[in-house]
Amino acid sequence: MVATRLDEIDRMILAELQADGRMTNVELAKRVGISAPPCLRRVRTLEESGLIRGYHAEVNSRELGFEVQVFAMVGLESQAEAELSAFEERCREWPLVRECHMLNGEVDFILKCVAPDLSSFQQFLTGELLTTPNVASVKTSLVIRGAKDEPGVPFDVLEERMSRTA
Amino acid sequence: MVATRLDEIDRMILAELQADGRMTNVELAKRVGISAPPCLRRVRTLEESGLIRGYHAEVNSRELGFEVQVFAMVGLESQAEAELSAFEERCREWPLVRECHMLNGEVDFILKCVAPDLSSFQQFLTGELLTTPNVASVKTSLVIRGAKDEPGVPFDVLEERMSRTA
DNA sequence: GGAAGATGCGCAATAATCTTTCGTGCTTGC
DNA sequence: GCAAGCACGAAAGATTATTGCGCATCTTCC
Repeated sequence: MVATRLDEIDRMILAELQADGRMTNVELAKRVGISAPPCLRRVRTLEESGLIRGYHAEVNSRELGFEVQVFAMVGLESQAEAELSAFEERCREWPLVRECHMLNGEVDFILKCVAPDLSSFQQFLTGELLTTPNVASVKTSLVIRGAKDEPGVPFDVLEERMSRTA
Repeated sequence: MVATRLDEIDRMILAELQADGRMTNVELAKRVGISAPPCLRRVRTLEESGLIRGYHAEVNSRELGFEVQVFAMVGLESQAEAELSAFEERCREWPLVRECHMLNGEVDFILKCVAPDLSSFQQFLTGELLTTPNVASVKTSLVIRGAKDEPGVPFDVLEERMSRTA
């Protein structure tokens, strides 16, 4: 945790860029209350420190033809580290798998997948995921509808926290 | 699905901006092989059509002090539409809940949550989520480690699909 | 066929932004 | 109290965004 080294301006910059990553630097500087050059320096520093990992356009998956979104709970036969890593590597190679998280509890991994349609996903499920060595069980749940999808973290919670420790 | 109205250049633009949302327009134009003005016009059109929903900086949650990530599976007492909407609205108000998706199957909703630490999350869980009316069951799984976290959609799959139908 | 309209490109010019340089003030530590 | 280290902001030049316009291509409708 390096967040303590950040002042309030840095946190404002992060919050603004999380909300609108394409904002011009002058607009950003105006919003956080400093002039453009130091603002740009701060952004560069945040990027180099790894606090900002990158910038992404948020695309409309459904309109683009990815009508299906699925969560898959995967259990493995063996939870030895080598097996875990091997499965993670597989996930990285599957384009339909967008996220893969290792969990505690009965399920070993949760995967967030997208697919153009149900049959594409079934094909991936039966042809790829279920035939992967060491995969013991897969339970899938189709997303009926999305209710909330916010990127990143809630900066208001962070601010609240900082002011309490200050 | 409006993706069929897009040509290959539009899809390249979307792919590039999904990968690097802060790329300059001249760089983008160079990569997709047209000059800057028409490239900017295409980007504006994509934004106005809603295919590009926005741009976001990807921040390092852990380094920012959100060390805990949790998936929560929520079951409701009643699945009447009014109750579903009410729960979704609650989720939108909770800053720690970053995503909320309605699922098919035994579980009604899956929530992706972040929190500064375990006790913050427990506090949210017992003080907010579990005390919400109509919530019947909540099963939580802590994220041990993240293996993959790609934003958006796999454009190579889309390209493959387009070339097949063309 | 062939002309009229629509669409989309690229060039050129201007406006805005980015980025570097440099001088100043403020804190920090001795 | 003073030097060193930071971070800021003004100014200037380089780069980029944005607009206007002419041209080519492609449809569409005689």
